Amino acid sequence: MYRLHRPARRLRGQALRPRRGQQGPLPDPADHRPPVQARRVLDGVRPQGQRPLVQGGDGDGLHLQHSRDGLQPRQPEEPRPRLRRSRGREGQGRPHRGEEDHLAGGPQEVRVRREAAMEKISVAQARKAEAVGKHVLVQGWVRTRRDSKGGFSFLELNDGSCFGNLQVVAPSGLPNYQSEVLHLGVGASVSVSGEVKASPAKGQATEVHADSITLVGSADPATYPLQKKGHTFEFLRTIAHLRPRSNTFGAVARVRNCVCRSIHDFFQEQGFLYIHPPIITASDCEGASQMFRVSTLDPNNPPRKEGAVDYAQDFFHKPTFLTVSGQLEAEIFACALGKVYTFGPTFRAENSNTSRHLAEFWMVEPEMAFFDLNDNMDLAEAFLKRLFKDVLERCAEDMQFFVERVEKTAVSTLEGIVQSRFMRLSYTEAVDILQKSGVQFEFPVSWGTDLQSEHERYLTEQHFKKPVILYDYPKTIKAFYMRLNDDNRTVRAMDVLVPRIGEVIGGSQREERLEVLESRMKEMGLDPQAYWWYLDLRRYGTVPHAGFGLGLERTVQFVTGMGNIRDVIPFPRVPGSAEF
RNA sequence: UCCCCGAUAGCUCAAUGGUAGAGCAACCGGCUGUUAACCGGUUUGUUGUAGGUUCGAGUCCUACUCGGGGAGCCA
Repeated sequence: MYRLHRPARRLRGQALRPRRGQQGPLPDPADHRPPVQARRVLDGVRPQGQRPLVQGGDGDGLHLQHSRDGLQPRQPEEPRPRLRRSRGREGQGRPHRGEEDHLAGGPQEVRVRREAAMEKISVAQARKAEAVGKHVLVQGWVRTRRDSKGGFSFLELNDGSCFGNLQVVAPSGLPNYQSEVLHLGVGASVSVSGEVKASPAKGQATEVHADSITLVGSADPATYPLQKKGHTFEFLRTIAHLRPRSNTFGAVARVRNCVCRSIHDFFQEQGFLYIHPPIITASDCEGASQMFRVSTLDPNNPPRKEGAVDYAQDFFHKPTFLTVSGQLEAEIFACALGKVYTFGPTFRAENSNTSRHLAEFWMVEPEMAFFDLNDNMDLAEAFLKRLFKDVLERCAEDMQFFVERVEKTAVSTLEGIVQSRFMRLSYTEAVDILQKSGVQFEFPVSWGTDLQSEHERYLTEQHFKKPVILYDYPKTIKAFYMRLNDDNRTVRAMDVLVPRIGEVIGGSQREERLEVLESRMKEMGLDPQAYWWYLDLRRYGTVPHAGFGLGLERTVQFVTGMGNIRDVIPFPRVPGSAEF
């Protein structure tokens, strides 16, 4: 049973602290850079003899960032006449609703109208050399401000469109320079209009010379929790409403988005149909998972019948739960439409307290008719490679950050995987390797028992040093729906294991033979009656089919190198915590 | 759920059972085409909660809460 309430959490982070001695007070270019670890990020350390691409204490916070291309000198393009620019972009420069409201009158009318007439572009666009010469409007949040008594201030602006910030040069001649610009704190939101120019200094290719800066929303520096310095992930978790504004969580959000897009791209390009199984279900797919109950009965005074709660009087007239998997429903559609996939949230009420488990997580479940286990493994491998390849291409800047601050092998690992073949071996072969490894495991390896984390890690991290697909597991440790092999001891199951994380994919060829499936259900103490519709798929026009489930968060965790799964989902749900 | 570790300023951390500190942030000033800017100064505490031991507890003991690492369950 889960508590619904709990005391407010302390706004304090602990642990994940840098090791003593590795925590330099200030960066020194000559500092030795210790290895970056997945679960421990370090303070104030720079790559030796290198200008940092990313600056940030714990690999996080609100620091400035220098793009690689920013280090190249740029030739400014010939500035074009401003009027012509504006006119040519009329359609895109239309004011938004909020701006129209301003236009209704008031002191800001003139400025707003001018902003509305120019091109509104993202920080990502403004940072590119092609933007030089344009007169633009950029809007975002201030990451930091540096004042120069030489007559201007520098603002670092971020709007989430990319990892890097846009440098804004704010001249002291601005009407609100003394009153507002000099007090712009971290986190304030602003609208800036000005001209994009090639930056004369190192650190960025372009910068915007502001001719107007509008304070949209201030952020009191005395109380705003995010600082320019690094924060631990534990602390940021306590301010989940603000952590997307930090370097790390912005990068995670973009990588997560990229992975989701690639999931759809991959399946759509291969002719898969995206289907939507129910979130509320009356069946328990795995048979063993702990499920969240869905009920509208009064928990303080539920109707009873012969002592037990009478769910016949509940909303659905029977006990219902949040889904733990859409697989069974996906099989229904695969056995009608061929190749399908689901992609949505799933829920497990297990009391798991680890860096790899969530009570609410997202899962991708493809299901394919006329696929056997080998087809299934081929698909899983191609699928993962596609996800990794797309992230490397589309999130290069974010990935570079993870390499610098979170997991130094993040990119090289992905590159290696994209190019090599996954190792495939049977459970039996894996047990053999482990037993002959000579390694003293905490838990002994024996045929017929599930592999422990340490065993999986040995295979992926020590022995093969790459993703491993294990298949043909003992039937005693796998679900009833997996196809029985002729040996009558193993089933056509497969797990894809990756270094650091372990299982990212679990799948199988499904049992398509009615009699075998029925006897397997009875063997495992399940009532075939409850699965009558599932059995019908075998009764009428049965086909061999297969599928698997991919954990989205574990994939994002693996890709980014983030140590804790709670930091790759916006609002983690775990035992004892459903904040925000 | 089990094992281990932890909780001190807004953040990250110090402090033999004997007057609670530093760095960063914030604030004030100086300097600077700056870029985790830099330099000087100022401010910051019910030491997680509740009990207990003691002349005296941040420090020792007990319980609880929360966090981290590992394990199990799994994706």
